Amino acid sequence: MSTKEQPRAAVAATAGNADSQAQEIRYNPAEIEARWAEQWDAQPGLYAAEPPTSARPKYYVLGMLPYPSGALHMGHVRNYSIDDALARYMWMQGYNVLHPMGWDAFGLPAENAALKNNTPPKQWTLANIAAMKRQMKRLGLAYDWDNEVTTCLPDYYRWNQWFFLRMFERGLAYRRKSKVNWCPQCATVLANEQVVNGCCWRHEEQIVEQRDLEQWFLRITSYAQELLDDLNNLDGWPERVRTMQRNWIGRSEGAEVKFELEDWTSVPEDERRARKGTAILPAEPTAKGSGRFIPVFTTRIDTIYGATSIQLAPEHPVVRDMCVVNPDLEQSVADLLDQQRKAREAGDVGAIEKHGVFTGHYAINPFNGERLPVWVANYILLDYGTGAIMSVPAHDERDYEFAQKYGLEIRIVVLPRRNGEAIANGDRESLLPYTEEDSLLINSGEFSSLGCHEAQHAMAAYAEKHAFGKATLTWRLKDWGISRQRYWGTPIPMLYCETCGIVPVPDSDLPVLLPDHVEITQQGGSPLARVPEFVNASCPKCGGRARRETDTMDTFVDSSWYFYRYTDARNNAAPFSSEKIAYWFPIDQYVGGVEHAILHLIYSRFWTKVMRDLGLVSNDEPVQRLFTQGMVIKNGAKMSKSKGNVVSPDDMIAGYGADATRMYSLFAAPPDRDLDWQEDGVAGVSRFLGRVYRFAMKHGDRARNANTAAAPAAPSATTQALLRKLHQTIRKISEDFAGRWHFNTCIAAIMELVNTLTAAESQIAAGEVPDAVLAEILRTLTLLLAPFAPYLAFELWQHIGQTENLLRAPWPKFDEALAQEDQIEIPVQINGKLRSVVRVDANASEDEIRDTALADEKIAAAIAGKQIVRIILVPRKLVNIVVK
RNA sequence: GCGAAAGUGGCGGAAUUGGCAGACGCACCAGACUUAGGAUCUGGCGGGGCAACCCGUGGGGGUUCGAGUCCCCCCUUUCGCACCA
Repeated sequence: MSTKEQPRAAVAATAGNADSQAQEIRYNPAEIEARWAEQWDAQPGLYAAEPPTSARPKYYVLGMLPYPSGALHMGHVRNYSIDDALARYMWMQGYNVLHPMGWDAFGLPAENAALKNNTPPKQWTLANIAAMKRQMKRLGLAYDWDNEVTTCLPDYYRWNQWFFLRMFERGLAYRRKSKVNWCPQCATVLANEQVVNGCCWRHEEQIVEQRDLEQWFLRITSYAQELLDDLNNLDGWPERVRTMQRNWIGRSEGAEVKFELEDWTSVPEDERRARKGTAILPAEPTAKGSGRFIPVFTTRIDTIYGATSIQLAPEHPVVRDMCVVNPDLEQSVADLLDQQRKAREAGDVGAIEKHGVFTGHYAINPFNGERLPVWVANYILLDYGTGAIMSVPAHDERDYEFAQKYGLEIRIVVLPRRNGEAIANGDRESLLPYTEEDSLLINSGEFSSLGCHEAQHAMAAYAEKHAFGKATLTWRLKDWGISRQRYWGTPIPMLYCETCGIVPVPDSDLPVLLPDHVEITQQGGSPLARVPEFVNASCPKCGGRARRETDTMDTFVDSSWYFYRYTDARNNAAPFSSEKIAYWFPIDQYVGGVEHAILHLIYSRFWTKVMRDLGLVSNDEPVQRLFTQGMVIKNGAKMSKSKGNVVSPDDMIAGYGADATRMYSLFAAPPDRDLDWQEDGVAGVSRFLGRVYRFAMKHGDRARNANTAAAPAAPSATTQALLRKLHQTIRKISEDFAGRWHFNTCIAAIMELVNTLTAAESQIAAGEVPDAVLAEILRTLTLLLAPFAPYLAFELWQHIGQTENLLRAPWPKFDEALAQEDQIEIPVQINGKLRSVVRVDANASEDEIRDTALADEKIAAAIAGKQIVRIILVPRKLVNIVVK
């Protein structure tokens, strides 16, 4: 505290001037905020929610928990200023508010810091948490610290392990060898969701490699349909986020059709093995087959009579076998594969030039028995669909481009309905490629003249009946690989017994503790594997020797359910109490950055559905309403160290106070838009708070001592005007909190109110406003400020003699009658151009308004000698006189 | 390429349903006070013009008594998706 240097009331008489007006009252946020911060900190449970037995309705407002990097950045300040304003407002509205905070405390940076500073990750992380918690308290954020969650502590991560075991029991967690995304810089695996344009989400320039590893997966695909369907119910979510999730889940309805290769027998296993290690990859045959039948995935089975070739991915198992049989093919295929990889790495797969090579083989179209040439093409991806397509040049842009280039046949089998008439042959080519589905089939055997959608169903059924195909679904969403070859994460609670194989750790042995002292090196592989006392264990089944799993969990596991733990963070018997969840969930309002639209927000939804199926929760979705705030930018660019445009919250707080910093972050732009940080703007907000402070200090005595019972018999015009502005402001802010959250205009409205007050200061000083009214105005102004500038609000509240707890003080109600203007200004236009403005009574009749407008000097002069054609009169809005 | 959002003074932004464009704040200009200062207060501040007025919300058309707002075409920026068969 700095009260020793700064006198508390901070009132200093100006030397040599006896005039009381010259008394200088200075707003000193550093002193005020330090004093209140200390007071708040001394009251544990100050911001705690009431238990579910509370008579108040519940409201759960949540800001996304930060990674404890060591210091808050402006994005955090903005995020938490929003949820804090909302939490405070909802408390004042009478709700039982849960507003917790925690730390997403596992993760790679702690290991990097360990390498750099030789500090254990735990120590580094906990120190960072302490520092950031201090910053949050300094910002005056109203968090329920009693339910703080720190994900790197055993009392939290043991439940990660517990959930994992429950999923394992139900087959939702499984282990398999698979090709995984590997970031050499992280030296670990990445989930699909963590690969952005073929690069690591943490290292934008780092191309992700593919490696074969044994990995643990969570079966998120089992919930793909529900994750997709329930998006339709999330109408409290931004459409943008819902669209991103829909794209990510990527449901594609279609059909699989098997094309039989002519004169082909699959290559014998020994021959295949002998050729292992050639340029063309996969060693093992896959479900996609290497036999006589090539399954093809299509969403347009209705165009199958227009198929004129089969196109295979370069990595397709059949292609590999064809190379075994015909080594001349190998180089061309290797080239195609190379092109595809390069394009993927460069992130512009869509832009590569299409190339292909004919394999010399043919496949039979099962619908019409036609022989189709089988090609290999660089635009076919092995990991989508079946890695093979039927090429229909007439009705697919890519196939069209390819067919034109290589002179393949283009056969039209779908034509638009145009007045019921077929389009003449010569005109048909101009439509190509024709990809619409609102059309009719031609030249398609017994399916001709069906509509596309009709044909899709009929043909899939036909294929199924004849056992060469079926209707299928394809998803872009893949199972969630959670194994990480890192130290600083939740140990996966699994054992590998020499006799029993994979054995789960029994619940009674949880948590599997992460050892504290582990050497962090840059050599690859899991650091835990080099800790014998961790690795060596005995099998819970047979008692024999067993080895522990040494990989740790993806940190997104931690954040997938943390907000449940907030309701019951000290529970040692269960992850949470289901009764408490039933009361608090779903989260009423979640606030965070849009960068989590896919990763965190899809995993969280998945986790909730799993927990529901385990009978732990009854809600289908964790989050009712989601708000994604805009980025904080500076000089037109995102703040970053490399650009040197980072603004430190600490500097802002030191210079202008926490209130000004928070309030500016809400004032400078609507919360969903990007915010351009301008320090002069913070100074401006600080000046405004100073004006409020000085006004309240000057008139606070009168307010404190006012006899509130004495209502003025005949309020003066000044009194009426001030009360009108006051109630208009209450209305404006209350409406915004309920709806669109444009806090920038809320704060502007408070500024207008204060401008009105200070403009009336001489009348106030002259006694034109009764003390009781002045008290009411100051009290209300303080309540309106409370969600945005809590420190100043508490200071003023105390100064004007209020003793009620400001955190729970009821939000002011606006009085329609007092907010009503008695006179309004009506713009008067002539032919749509503004010519004058007239004042009329607010309840003036249309005739009165018209007469007043016509009687106006400027209007009379302007219409003199002209003929009035029409007068448009919009009540309370305007008059437009049309003349000629 | 597809989809979404946006484009308003020197700057951040306001105008919620078609009805006074530029609220509020910053910067700037002038003034007051003054222990000359990163304090406070007053006034000004879209462009042109002495003025009456005229022009003005990315550009071009349109609907309307009236358009920043609605419709059509185009340009730019940001974000998301992208040989997804």
